[in-house]
Amino acid sequence: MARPFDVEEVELKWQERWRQSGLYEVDNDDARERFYALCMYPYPSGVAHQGHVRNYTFGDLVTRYQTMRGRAVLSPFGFDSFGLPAENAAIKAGSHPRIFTDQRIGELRSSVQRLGAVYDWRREVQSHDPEYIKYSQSIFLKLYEAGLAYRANAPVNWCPGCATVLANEQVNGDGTCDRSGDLVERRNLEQWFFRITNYADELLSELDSLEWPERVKTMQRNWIGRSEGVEFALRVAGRDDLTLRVFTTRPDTGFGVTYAVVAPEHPLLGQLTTPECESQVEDLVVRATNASELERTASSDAGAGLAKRGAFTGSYVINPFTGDPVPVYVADYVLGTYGTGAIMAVPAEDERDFAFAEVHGLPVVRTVAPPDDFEGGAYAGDGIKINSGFLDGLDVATAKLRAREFLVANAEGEARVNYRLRDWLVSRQRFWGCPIPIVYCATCGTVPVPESALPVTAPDDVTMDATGQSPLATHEGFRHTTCPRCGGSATRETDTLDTFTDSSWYFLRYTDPFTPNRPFDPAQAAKWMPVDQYIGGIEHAILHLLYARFYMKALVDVGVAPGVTREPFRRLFTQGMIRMDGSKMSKSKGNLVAPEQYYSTVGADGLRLFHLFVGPPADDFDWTDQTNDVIEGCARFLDRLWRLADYHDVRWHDAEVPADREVRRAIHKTIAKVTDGMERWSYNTAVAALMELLNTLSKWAREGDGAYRPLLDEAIDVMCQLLAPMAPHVSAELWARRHDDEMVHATAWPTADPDYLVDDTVTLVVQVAGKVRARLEVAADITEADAVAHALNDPAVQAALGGAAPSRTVARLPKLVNFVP
RNA sequence: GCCCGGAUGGCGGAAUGGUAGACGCGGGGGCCUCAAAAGCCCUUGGCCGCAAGGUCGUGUGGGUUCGAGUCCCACUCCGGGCACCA
Repeated sequence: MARPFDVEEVELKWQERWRQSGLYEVDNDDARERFYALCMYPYPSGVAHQGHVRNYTFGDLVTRYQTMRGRAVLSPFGFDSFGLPAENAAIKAGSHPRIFTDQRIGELRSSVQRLGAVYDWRREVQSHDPEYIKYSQSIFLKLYEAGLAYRANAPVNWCPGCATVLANEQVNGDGTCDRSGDLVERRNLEQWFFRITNYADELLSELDSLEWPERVKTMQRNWIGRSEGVEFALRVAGRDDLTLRVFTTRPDTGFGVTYAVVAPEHPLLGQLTTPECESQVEDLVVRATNASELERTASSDAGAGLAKRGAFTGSYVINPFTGDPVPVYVADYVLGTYGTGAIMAVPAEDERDFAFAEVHGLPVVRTVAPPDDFEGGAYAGDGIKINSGFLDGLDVATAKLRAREFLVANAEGEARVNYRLRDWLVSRQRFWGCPIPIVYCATCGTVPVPESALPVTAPDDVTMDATGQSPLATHEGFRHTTCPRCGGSATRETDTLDTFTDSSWYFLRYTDPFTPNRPFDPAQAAKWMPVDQYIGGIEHAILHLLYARFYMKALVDVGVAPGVTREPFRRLFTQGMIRMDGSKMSKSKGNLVAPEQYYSTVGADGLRLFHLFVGPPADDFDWTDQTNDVIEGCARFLDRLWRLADYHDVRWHDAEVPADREVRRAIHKTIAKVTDGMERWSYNTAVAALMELLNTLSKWAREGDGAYRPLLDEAIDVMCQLLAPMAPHVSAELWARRHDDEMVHATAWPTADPDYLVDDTVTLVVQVAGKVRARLEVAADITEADAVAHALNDPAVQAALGGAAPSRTVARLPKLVNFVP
């Protein structure tokens, strides 16, 4: 495609000028109103792909727009540079992960720059930078001192493919690894955890205050999984020394408890098991603990469809409501890690209990009358209580309260809130991550590495091989050390931290990477935080966004970030995915459409404009055969603007004529529309408004009397300014040519003059019974009487009314009159 | 199974209870040219009609309203999240 200018020359020139100008470097004492714009920092995977282009186009638009609005915009960039891909690549090539990482950081950085996205590069962060490691570790130690980091032996998720443990958040619903897709195994290991559950309540309640997409908030709410209920004691029949505590959200169904269940891991299981039941219980426990997550859930096409595995323990507990003994089972459908690890079972009102009862021949007693047309087993809905003694006749909500009072009075009951959220497992048996700064000493036990000895960094002389084991664990020079406390010989922790710990505070480092010897100055962090606009992919809805929220709160509490906001991201925008042939466009799918191929033809500007124009930013879009045509169309728009700015084919008239007023209106209406689009993330309509204005101007300037020069110049200037955040190179070049080499991005965003937003005459739509029958050009300030009279005068309206007077008239002046016959 | 989204021309989409289809892609026609490319102009939801015009039309069926793509109820299909959390 022949373009009226040399795209690459123009784009490279401006990228250099922006670098030199320092326009987007902000100092911490900047007096302008602050604005923090941030895209989630990327894993450095090499040259940018279309997903990056989309992401950084949005981010750059926000940065440039807010700067033109007069704000000091903090717009930093960095790299989430620890992680498994680099480690795997190093294993393959027999080299060091740093080599890959540094190379790919270079590639990604220059492709982001080639896009024309601008950042304050002085603030760049890299997770694997020893300076960053130092502070990641110092933060870990602060959490440790505060009791928020602890080591425990627990059943954990082990991914054989990644050769490491995973957090619960990294395991898919089907028991496979989020990253490799391998089947996750359960292992009991001594691991480091962060006490995120301490913050469960705050993490949940603070969601309400965030301007985030509802669905992300919903996903977090579900993940945290708060449930209110009652914990109480079931007396074990014939065993005065033994009670079994259970948790329920449905105390009202107590009269329907026909058995109880303990998890295979339950500590009292041994005591509950009678000699004659021992072998079957043991059998079940062995099967349950050896079973992978997948085996435990494989048969679960639906919660009710499970083959409920379980065994009778031989013991009975007393139902406190009825006084009757009910059998105690052990079953793997009850989780040892939730609630008390034991439940009261109500088959009539719980699907899982119902399925189990069916398999094991246990009685079902309804305590809620189901609707007449109800078919099926368990009924969990609302209704009137039956078979429930003192609760009979009540609705479920009231019965819950009464039943709770009863349990508090009679069964050591207490109101309780449980959460689905578990503590965050942060140990990883990997090499390419932040080492956990802990030393184990035979005499002193677990000893933190002193602040002065940080960072603890991995040695360079390692061989990456395919054993799957981290070289840290076997590197004697790293492992063996002296105890910081007693000086005796000791060993280092050889696990590294989950890379999500790095991404949980990088946005704080950006605010102040300048103050020596601390991760950041809290006063600077307090100045810039919270992030005003955070932009990233929906795939981080739970993991990163939940962890970062936890970190922020914890850092405030442990004194790393005193006085800083407890919520890091005020507004979140999640961009849509780019799909091709039905699946996400990604390196692993091998369906990338490389952005570089466009730079010499349509330029970064053409590609950026396309990403803005193609549809709502939050929606996914499909890259199809038609896509290249749309990209060309966007470049064509820039070409047309360029030619108009060159006065190509333009005719002139000398003095302003009344008809020019319409052009002036069009300019101001466009300012209003584009500004509104910027605020509402409606970039596709903002681009459309600019295209529309260009169509108007082109027609005006090239037909009839032609253009009035000062007005055309004003229009082109405004278009350059409105386009500056979207297609920064072309608008910068045009502006510089017209204004003595000035920078359009340093100008103030135009404002619409309200006088020009209203028309003198408008189209009055006349409806009869809601159907459009006439359109009349009327004065904008027409009175109702005039409008109605005028409308009734129209032949088409008269015909539709059939000569009769309307029974009712609805007027919404000046746009609409509706007659009801 | 539960919870969220979504469904509008040939295609991407626009329309924050008031003119459905802005803008763009694609299609059709024309200008320019020896010819083509590029560029420019016109046209483009379906049906009836030579036309003027009429009529139908936003997944389906109801409802609210003077008026519904938009609000409410039920359903169908598509996408996503969660799924033994008691």
